[in-house]
Amino acid sequence: MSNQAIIQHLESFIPLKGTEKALLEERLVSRPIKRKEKILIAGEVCKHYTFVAQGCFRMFGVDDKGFEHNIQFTAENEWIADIGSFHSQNQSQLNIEALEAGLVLQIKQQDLYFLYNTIPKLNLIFKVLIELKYIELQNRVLQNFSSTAEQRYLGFLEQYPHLSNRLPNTQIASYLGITPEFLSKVRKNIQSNR
Amino acid sequence: MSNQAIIQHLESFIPLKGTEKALLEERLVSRPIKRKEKILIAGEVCKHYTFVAQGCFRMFGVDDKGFEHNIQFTAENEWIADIGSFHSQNQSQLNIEALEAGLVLQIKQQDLYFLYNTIPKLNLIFKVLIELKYIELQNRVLQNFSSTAEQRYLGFLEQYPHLSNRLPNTQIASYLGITPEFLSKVRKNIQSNR
DNA sequence: ATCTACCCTTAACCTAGCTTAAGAAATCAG
DNA sequence: CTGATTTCTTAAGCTAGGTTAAGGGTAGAT
Repeated sequence: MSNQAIIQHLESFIPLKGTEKALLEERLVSRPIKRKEKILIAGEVCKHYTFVAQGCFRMFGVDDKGFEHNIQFTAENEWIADIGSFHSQNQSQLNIEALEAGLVLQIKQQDLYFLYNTIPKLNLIFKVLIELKYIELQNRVLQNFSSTAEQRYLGFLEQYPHLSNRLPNTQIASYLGITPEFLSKVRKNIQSNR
Repeated sequence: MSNQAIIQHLESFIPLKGTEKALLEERLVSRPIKRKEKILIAGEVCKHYTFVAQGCFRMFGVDDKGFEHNIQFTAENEWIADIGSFHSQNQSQLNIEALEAGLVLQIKQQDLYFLYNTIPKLNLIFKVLIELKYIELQNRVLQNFSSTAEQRYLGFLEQYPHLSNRLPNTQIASYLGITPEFLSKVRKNIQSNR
């Protein structure tokens, strides 16, 4: 059962009692996802905190010219949500789309709030989870300001080897903030310099 | 007493009992800060979670060419720390420097961990705090990818009016990821187009 | 009040990365 | 297995923003 993955994930931070696990599992909804299916569309409210049991997702925004910009990839055993929209219940500006077919476990906002109340240590776990993501994002901002596209690409390959084999370069380019054409040039350059 | 500011700040999320406030206050260390004083230097471990009671700070990294990149400003009633280094107790790559003379209230790592244990709802408060910062940072990444320097500058003025009057343009330029010379050009352009 | 250290601006020239276009290769859905 | 859709690459020309250099203005420390 795929609920096992989420329990194991959470218990890697703090052990949970049997009753706590039961409460949690009651509120998980598992959902198979097709390739290219969107689990959040800009303009909608983000209703779920989503745990990826299988598959790979991207979260992206669309600018005034219609260009898409990936702000995050999420694969197995990680969470994805537009946290701003999830908490405020305002319209999201972001989209979350499956890059592969997969399976997710979702918790609705009210259910997660109930769980925070009933199992206080979940606050600690989710605080740690978001701190880790905050650190990651902060490093990314710094990298973006202080390195060239080539350095950022090499950094990406190093930091996310499990993703770099799995994603089309066009998606990586969008994450790095460059065009696919330029990434192609960068890759050629790296090739010829070794 | 400046402890009042921090209590008020925390209670804007959830009320605290008298005993809880006392526990907290016992572990706060207040510290006056001079202009240009650094409360974190790259290479050191980030030992404190710092609440700004008065003044304005910047957190920045330095790249291989020696250029500084501001990743965050923090003024009154906000927290600042290199969260990565604070939790891991590894060397920080970042600096935190006062842009003005001011006053901070600091909590040491062990003390904050003690407080998280003793007053569990602090986990909730600090989870919310970091979620808010995460959202802010995520928006910034998106803005950086999808707008020109001019749009980002105008956005900054709008989003942080209290900071934009208070900071030298050279610091704002560094935050926006452009050179002061180019910001000057941008400002001239804005001027002449209205 | 003065000296010093920043800070802001201008301008000429330079470059990393974008745009457009188009063909070849790979992958997906039926 | 096959057609349709995506993806990757190349190349020529372009532009947002960087670099260097230099002068004048402003604010902090004593």
